[in-house]
Amino acid sequence: MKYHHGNLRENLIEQACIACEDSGWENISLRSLAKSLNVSQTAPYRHFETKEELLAEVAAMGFMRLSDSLKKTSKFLDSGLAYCEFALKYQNTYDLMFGTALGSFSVYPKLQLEAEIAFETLRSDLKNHFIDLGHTNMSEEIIQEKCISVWAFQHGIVGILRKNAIAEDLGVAKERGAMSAISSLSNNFDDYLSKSINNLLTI
Amino acid sequence: MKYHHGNLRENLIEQACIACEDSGWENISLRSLAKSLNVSQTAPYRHFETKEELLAEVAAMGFMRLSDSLKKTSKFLDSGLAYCEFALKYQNTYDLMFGTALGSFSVYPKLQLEAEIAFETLRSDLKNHFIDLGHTNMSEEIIQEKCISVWAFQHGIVGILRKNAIAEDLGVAKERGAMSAISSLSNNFDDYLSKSINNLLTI
DNA sequence: TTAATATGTTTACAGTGTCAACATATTAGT
DNA sequence: ACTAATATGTTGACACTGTAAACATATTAA
Repeated sequence: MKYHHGNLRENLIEQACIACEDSGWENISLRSLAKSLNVSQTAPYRHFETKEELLAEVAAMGFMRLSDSLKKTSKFLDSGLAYCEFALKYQNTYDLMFGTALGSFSVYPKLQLEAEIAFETLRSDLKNHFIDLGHTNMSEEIIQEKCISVWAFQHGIVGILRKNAIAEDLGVAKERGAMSAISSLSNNFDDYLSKSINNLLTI
Repeated sequence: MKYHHGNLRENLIEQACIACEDSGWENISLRSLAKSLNVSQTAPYRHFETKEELLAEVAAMGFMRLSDSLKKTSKFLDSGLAYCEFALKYQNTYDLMFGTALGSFSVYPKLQLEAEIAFETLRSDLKNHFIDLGHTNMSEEIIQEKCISVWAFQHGIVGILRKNAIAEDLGVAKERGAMSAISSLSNNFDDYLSKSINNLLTI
């Protein structure tokens, strides 16, 4: 039985990623993480000053995986779907990445970097998309602005869907008739998504 | 000194609303709320089964105030700005309304109702907007779909701005030159907003 | 080999949500 | 009006939490 663990820092991040996705960042406890790795309950404090610092690492990992998901797509409009799929598949991690657990990205350099990379991935994809469409002389400012719009829309639609704020809970459509707009939205989600994003990209 | 408080339930909600906006829902404690109202620490449990139940009331109040803010605007495109202003002004309450503190709206009937009302406000405003534009024969499904798009976009742009994910932290624009797209976005936020929303409303 | 440092452990503190048992005030039923 | 039921309070306890301080041991540098 060795006194030093050897890989505690990395193992903590690993376990925290799993725990986060399993039960949400709010239910992660340093003590239970420590116990699961067979170290004392304050051992994590040799590697992270606060719990938040560990959570920031988990969030950074999330952005790395988001970037990977985005890079797998070839066409820009597919990346919108990939984004939403990621956010809906890894809900709890996505909450940590964009929720209130962590303050501003800038507090955690690694998190900031990984978020930058993810955004930059989307931005360069969008630029290529415009070039493919024949818009070769678009200003960086416009591209940036459009990129923000697309990200925001994707982020928002995921948030709304997540809350079931409309589809299930608000139930407006249900009251209004059989063919609900929501269910058709769900059925043709990718069409809806690309149509909306295309609209946003109108110059 | 009377044994019964008289208005404990309402007072708890009131204080919770204030505490939420002041320091965020994560930092609300039933015990401190009770102490501030000069009752014992378990008194709240005579009115709320769990802390979450109290938070749901706070969130419902938030939706009521959001609806009020939206109703104050006369033109549809102004309501987008009003939405964002609300979300940015009452950040902590907005987090509670749309974050992960509460699960699905449907768990809390009052919350569900108030969220419905807010959505319905936006929806009927949008319908009138279309009528003003001369589109008198639009299907409810399309209106509904467009309404979701607008809500999602607003929700998303607020989330992104909040995180400073782009403007401050990602700093992409800053690296790219003096006139950053972001700062121009901030300077002309209402223009940007109405332009983007108009694009989303393209049929 | 020794001193410094990194990485562990033990113990303790103040705070949390919530349960059980009990006390008192208010209300309903006779 | 008296009594029983109910609503609303209190006290005390439990099992958690993050994290600070003091101490122990392993690893690394001088």
